[in-house]
Amino acid sequence: MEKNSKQRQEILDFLIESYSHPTAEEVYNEIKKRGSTASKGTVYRNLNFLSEKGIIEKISMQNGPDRYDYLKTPHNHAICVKCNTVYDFEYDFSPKKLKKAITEKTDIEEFSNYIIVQGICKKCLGK
Amino acid sequence: MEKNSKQRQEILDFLIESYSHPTAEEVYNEIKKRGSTASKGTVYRNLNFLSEKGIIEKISMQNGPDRYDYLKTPHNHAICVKCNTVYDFEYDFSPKKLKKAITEKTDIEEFSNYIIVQGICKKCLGK
DNA sequence: TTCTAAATAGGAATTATTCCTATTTTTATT
DNA sequence: AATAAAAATAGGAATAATTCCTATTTAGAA
Repeated sequence: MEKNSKQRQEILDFLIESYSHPTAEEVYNEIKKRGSTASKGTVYRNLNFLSEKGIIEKISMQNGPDRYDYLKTPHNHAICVKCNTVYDFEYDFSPKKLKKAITEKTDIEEFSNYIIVQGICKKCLGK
Repeated sequence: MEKNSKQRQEILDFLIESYSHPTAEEVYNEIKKRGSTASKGTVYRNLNFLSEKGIIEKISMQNGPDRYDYLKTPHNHAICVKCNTVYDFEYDFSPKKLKKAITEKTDIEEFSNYIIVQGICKKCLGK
């Protein structure tokens, strides 16, 4: 049976109050600053654990380390592939139609109700 | 000025005829098998080069190495986060509405017209 | 043909993440 | 409150994926 460790709670608490889609490293640094005894291995293990439970979302980036997000309300992510900023946005993707398209064309049976869009943000466009 | 090397062409040629969303490692092995002199560094450099030019798409996975795809026709990707299979599917995401939602809520100005959906496929559901 | 920028080969280095194992903690049970 | 067992941790080693480095080669313009 699953146990609720202090470290796991500290990690989740930080994500719940964070709006910055932090990396594992950033989660580690921040909770350490607050006095947590968690090791880096523990941070990674719990971020994976919480992702697999569907409690948080793991965002795989084109560049750089993965990022993590607690979805207070359902939303999608638009990622700048230049500066790696992750923006939140809401959009109704007509779940029924989308589900139909996916189940007709693929073997994916269960999927998240958020999507990922990749692009380039304002401040990176000129570069 | 940009030069069209034999190695770059071999990498692109393989992706054009491939339907399997290969990893860099797989691209490397396959072109080597066909007699290419390309080194692994060259494969990575060119996959990034071609992605940045928008000629191919880099697919960042939740687990395991990145995958690459040449988009013969526009399509989206549904990824099984258990077995890492990448499925293609077509779907009309009402580009105008989507664009409105994204530009209103984020600083993303230019974005790809494909999306990524993550889920679990049939054969992984029971596990 | 010559010149120069661009690209490569091959290996070292780095980054991100997972794995390992002895120790500690949580929770259920007494 | 003490005990036991499973779960989780700490901390560092190991691995995986990718980038970086530099001497050499190549493509293509002049």
